[in-house]
Parts: sequence; C-alpha cells; structure tokens
Amino acid sequence: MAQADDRLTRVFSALSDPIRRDIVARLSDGDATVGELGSSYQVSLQAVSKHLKVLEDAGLVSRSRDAQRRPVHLEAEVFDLMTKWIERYRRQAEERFRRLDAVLDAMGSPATFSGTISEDLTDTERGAS
Amino acid sequence: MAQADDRLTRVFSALSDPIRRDIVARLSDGDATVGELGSSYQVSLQAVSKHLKVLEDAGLVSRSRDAQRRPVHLEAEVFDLMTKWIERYRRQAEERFRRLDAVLDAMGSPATFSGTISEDLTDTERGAS
DNA sequence: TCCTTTATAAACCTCTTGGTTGAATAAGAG
DNA sequence: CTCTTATTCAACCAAGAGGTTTATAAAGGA
Repeated sequence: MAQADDRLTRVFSALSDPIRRDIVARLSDGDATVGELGSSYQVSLQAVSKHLKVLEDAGLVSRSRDAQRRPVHLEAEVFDLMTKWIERYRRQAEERFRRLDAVLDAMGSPATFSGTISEDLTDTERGAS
Repeated sequence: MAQADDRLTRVFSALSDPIRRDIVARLSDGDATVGELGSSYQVSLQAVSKHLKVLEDAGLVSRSRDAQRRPVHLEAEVFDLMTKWIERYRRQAEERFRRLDAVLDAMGSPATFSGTISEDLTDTERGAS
C-alpha cells in the first residue's frame, strides 16, 4: 500500500517535468539511445542521463545494451497505475455529482451544498491518523 | 502549447505528493473545509493550506466561501488533461508494438530490435531545439 | 594496444518544495 | 465592540531537484 503509494509518487513526479514527458513522447515512437534523445534538448547529456534515471526508477523506461549504447525503451504498462488512480476518483466525483443532482431534483431547491451526502467509503490509500 | 505544457506540469506535479493525492481522494467523496481536511494529517493547517494552493493552481480544486470557511471542491475535469496525454502515448506505444510484432512475424526472425521502425510523427508538444 | 564513442559518477551550485512558527485577516457570535 | 473560529501571509529553514563541469568506465574500431 505504501509501496503503491511510493510508486504513484514516483510516476507522477517523473512526468511532472517537461523534458521527461517529451522523452516519453519520443520513446512512444521507438526506442532511442541517450545520445539520440539528448540531441533534442539544450541541456547536457549528463542531465538527460539523470532524467532517464528518474524515469527508470519510476518504472517508465527500461534499458538494454547494444555495444557502448544503452537503448532506452518505454514501459507503457506503468501508465495503468496512474489511469487507474485517476479514473477511480474521477468516477467517484462524477457519481457524487449525479447523486447531488438527484437530490436537488427531488426537492427542487438550489441550496449551497456544504454538507456531505455520501457516507464513508473504504479508502485504501488514506491512512494518516 | 506551452500553456498546455505548464498546465500538465502543474497537474502532474500537484499529484506527485501523497498528501495532495489523499486530499483529492477525500474530495472525490464530497467538498470539505481546510480544517476538516487538515485534521487527518500530522502536518500543520498552514501546510495543508499550502497544499490546497498547489492543487488550486493546478486547477484541480476550486474554493467558494461559506462564512469564515472556504469549502474546497474537486474539479475532476482536469483529470482529462492527464488521461488524454497518457492515453495518447500509451496507444502510440501499443501501436508500435503491434507493428513490431507484424514485422517479426513477417520475417520469422528474433532480432534484438535496435533500430526505429516508424518515421517521425507530428508531435505537437516536443519543441526544444 | 591505444583511441574514440557512449554513457555514467561525483562534486558542486542554485532554486524550489514542503515544512515550521508567529502574526494578520475575515467573518460570524456574544 | 470584543472574542473566537477559520484561514492565509510572511519569514525562515532543511532537503531535494535539476543543472553544470570534470573525471571515470565500458566497449568497439584502427
């Protein structure tokens, strides 16, 4: 659970950088070496190497070996982690919205909506005391 | 374009923090005040207030006013930005994978796959020189 | 073997982030 | 008015992130 949390943190964090998102975009089009990737940005190759390490730690890319080169490969499955998280709460919010609509509908009043309509759901992630 | 980029950066960045993700999770169950949210974590209320500002700047939440209270509301539409980005590259990677399979199939060889199969795609985001 | 290419490691710097505490603001409630 | 509640602002601090440069490692190619 804390593990999944760390993983999500790493993935979101990895994609919060424009260069790293761009690297992912490029890799979706095919594997590439560090040098190939690096030539597109103004930052040093070492910086790109660091970015790749971040992506790798997040599980978003993997690397093999081809002579001196280390081709980088996109691991698209990790996206699932994010989309699942996102979709879960999006759905929940939409569901709540639907219910709110139903309530307003039933009593035909505006109301500033300050209370909570739904009860507690089992929330696997939240844990702080 | 750079605007969308900033927005994506802010959204991913906002969700890269466990407390902020948890806040989003809670808000998906209903609006809440800063105080209500803050009581769940060990950090100070001021820290929570800062987290909310980050979420707000990312467009993930909005705030209204109810006397001294400032109820926080989840803006789930922003999720679309992310899912669209993610799905785009996931799909592209899968597509590439399919084509690779086809190629391997056609020539019945293993091959370590180092080259690029597809040509450049018009990539709206990538822009660095 | 020696050179060149490709990539990483290490040390360093600066800016950002997430946290703190203490003061200020906003808006009822008595 | 004055007090209390709810929230934010300001100043500060430690740790982390992203960048640099210099040096090192790994692995063909001449």
